[in-house]
This record gives sequence, C-alpha cells and structure tokens, in this order.
Amino acid sequence: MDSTEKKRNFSRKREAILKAVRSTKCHPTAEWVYRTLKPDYPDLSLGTVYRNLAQFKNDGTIVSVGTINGQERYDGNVTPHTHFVCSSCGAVIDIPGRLIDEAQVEKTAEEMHLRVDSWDVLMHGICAKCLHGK
Amino acid sequence: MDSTEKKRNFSRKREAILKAVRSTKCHPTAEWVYRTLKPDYPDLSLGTVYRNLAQFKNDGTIVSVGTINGQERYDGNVTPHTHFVCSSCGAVIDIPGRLIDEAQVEKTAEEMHLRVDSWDVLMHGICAKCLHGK
DNA sequence: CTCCGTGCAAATACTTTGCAAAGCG
DNA sequence: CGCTTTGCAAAGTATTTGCACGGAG
Repeated sequence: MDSTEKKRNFSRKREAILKAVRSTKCHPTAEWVYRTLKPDYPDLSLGTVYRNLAQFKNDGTIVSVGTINGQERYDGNVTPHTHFVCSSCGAVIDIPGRLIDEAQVEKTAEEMHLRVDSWDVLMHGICAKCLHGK
Repeated sequence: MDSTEKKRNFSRKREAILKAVRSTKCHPTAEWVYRTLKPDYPDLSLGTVYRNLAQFKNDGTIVSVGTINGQERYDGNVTPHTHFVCSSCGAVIDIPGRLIDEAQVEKTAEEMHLRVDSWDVLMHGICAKCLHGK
C-alpha cells in the first residue's frame, strides 16, 4: 500500500467500527456498535467507539441521522436520502427517492446569504411493524 | 363532555414558558427559557421548564427542531417549515417556502406501509453572520 | 525513541424524576 | 377538599476527556 499518502489513521478496531456502521441498515447508536463488536474485540472500550464515530463523522466518512430518544444515530450511507423515524419503536428506515427540489434549495440559500453544505429530511410516524400491532 | 371542558392545564408559569417560546425566533433550549424567565419568576426551577416543554411538545403545542450540540431546540411555530442550522455557531434559522413534494411523501408512505404524521427538513451549513467573518 | 490509538475511569452535560409543599377551583 | 403544579435535589443517561500504557515504524 502507499505508505506515504496514508496517515496513520488506521487500526484494526477503527476499521471494525466503520465496517459495522456500514454493514447495517439499522442506523446504529454508539452503544449498538460497541455491543456488536465486543464479542470479536473483547477489550474494546465504549470510549473508543465514541471517539472513532466522532472522527468518522467529522471526516464525512459517516453521517449522523440525528439524536433519537436521546441517542445519536449514525449512517454509513452518505448518499443523501430521507429517513423515517418511528415514534413508537424508534426504528429508523431509509426512504428512497429524492423529495427535495435541489434547485430551490440553492435559490433559497443564495437569497438568504447562507452556505448550505447538506440537508436531510426526517419523516416521523408509525412504522409498518408497529402499525400492524406489536 | 361535562363541565370539565376547560382542563386545569393552566398556571402562570406554564403560560409564561409557552409565551417565551412563541415570542422568539431563536428556537430556544430549555436553558434559554429558564434564563429568560428567571428575572420575572425568581422561584422558577429548571425542572419545571423541562416538564412543561415536554408537555407542550407532547400536546403538539410546540415542536422540537431536534438536538443541536447536545441540546434540544424548540419552536413555537408549528407550521411546517424548513430549518437551517449553522454548523459554526449553532444558530437555527427559519427557511420559508415548501421544499417538499407532499404528494410524493404520501405516495411513498403508502408504498412502504408507513403512517407518516409529520416531516421536517434540516439544512446544514454556515450562516450569513459566520460567513461574513465574526 | 516517538507517536498514535486505546482502556479505563472520572468527569461533563443535559434531562428526568421523587417527593413534600404550595396553588387553585 | 382533591387534584394539579412546582421547587429542590438526587438520580439517570449519554457522551467526553485525562492519563498512562502498548504497539508499530
């Protein structure tokens, strides 16, 4: 591998954390990542998970869905898309399709002298499972 | 219904809290409400502010913009609208205009067997003040 | 040897809650 | 009176941070 280019921002655990977030659609919390990885990395600590998630988020490697029921939820899918949050069970579900008029966002941004870097749509309601009668 | 029509959900302090949230565009935190009201209500307690904000939110009297920098932000304007969050200073700014295709939301909801109660759009970026160089 | 990444535990930051006292119809 | 609302402080929960150690170059 290129040894010069890549900084030392590598470690087995960090890699595992990123992989865990990327390989699920559940939009996990730090706690979830910790519990998921713990069996394979018995000496993993929660602090490390928090540290790395924060770093990934900072780097734009992952994104935050927001804080739901007091816990921050992450998403390894950085493609802009909509999220649905179930008010009953707290599940976060990806919604395909673009609901936003991007041109209008840019127009608005210009009018209001804002620099818009990103945006996201959050829908609230009851998911199929909870509706069905859980 | 009987004569209990008017519920007893009234109190001077509760009224003041609601009024405070409604009379500002800053999308305040519980802390802000507390500090704003404290001079006029010297024996107001932070717990009361939290309790009442939670109740208002539950009743749909106010809405939550979400948790920004670890603090929940409220909005007395329950008309659906977009919010812009400044990544630099944390300011929350109202964005007029409807950016979402409501018909498409309903179509998506039906397809995915979800009951969508509400949705909101959160834009992220740098506000005019911070861009200007504050 | 020099750094970076980490475990661990203590520290923070916000929010919630239990309970007795106070308020209002 | 009976039920609601509150102050206060303690408890709770999620997240961050200080520090010394361990491993890779």
